[in-house]
Amino acid sequence: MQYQQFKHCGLNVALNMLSGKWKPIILYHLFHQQEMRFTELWRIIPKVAKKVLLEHLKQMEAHELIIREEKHTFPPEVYYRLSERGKALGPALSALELWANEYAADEVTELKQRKKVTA
Amino acid sequence: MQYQQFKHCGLNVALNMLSGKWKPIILYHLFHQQEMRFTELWRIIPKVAKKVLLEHLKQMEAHELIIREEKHTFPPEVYYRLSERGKALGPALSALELWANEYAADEVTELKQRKKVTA
DNA sequence: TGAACAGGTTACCAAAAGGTAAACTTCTTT
DNA sequence: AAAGAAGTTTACCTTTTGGTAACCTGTTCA
Repeated sequence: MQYQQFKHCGLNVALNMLSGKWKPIILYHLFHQQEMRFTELWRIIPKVAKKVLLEHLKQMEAHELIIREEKHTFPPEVYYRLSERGKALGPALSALELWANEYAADEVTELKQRKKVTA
Repeated sequence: MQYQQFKHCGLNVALNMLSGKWKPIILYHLFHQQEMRFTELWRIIPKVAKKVLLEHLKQMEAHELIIREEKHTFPPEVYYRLSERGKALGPALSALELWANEYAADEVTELKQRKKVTA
């Protein structure tokens, strides 16, 4: 067997930073759109509570995955975008996505259908 | 930017299957040792409660990441090993590990030190 | 007879994660 | 003066996750 080159320390650190119900979607959008405003994210993500979205963004900022930029215009505008550290996650996230589609395709399509039904 | 080839559905499925306090360690040991008995895992992982370890193993079995094999000897022996789906996670886990060591090295070493101190 | 062992269950509890709804701030627009 | 907008905070509640400790099952061995 190859691919045994992981220890659980690094893995734990990475998974901790990714754990949170809405973080995959947040990352997804930031990877595809460069930068987004708070309300834009809030509107685009199905049913997050403002408070929860904010908590997630704060955590991700604390983990230095994203960068928060506040423009002191009025009404204030706050932009979020990926940091270098965040961008560097790309390959790993692609690898997970690839695995899900190759080896857990049933669960993926199941999830998509559940979303169609409920949304 | 490259590496944008992920949607959040597959990513969600993958991260859900990996979420659980002790799953990284469990995977780590199964990747390195082929198969392990329940008690062996229980003893090797610092401070898991039997109940919790069992819950994690059951979830992973339900997700078809691992395979449970019971031998009806006495005292009974139960072996856990990776399924094909589980083994296929290797590259993605390596990628996460790699990322953690390259881009979040400080958190990784911090975690290692905390373990030394408390264990 | 009864302790010991491996794997598992039960009842019960504490902490963390996620959610709802309302209010606050600071300015602009009407 | 009143209403509105963007981002944030507060108080409160429910669900999920992780944890403790005792107990059960069958067989082997002293």
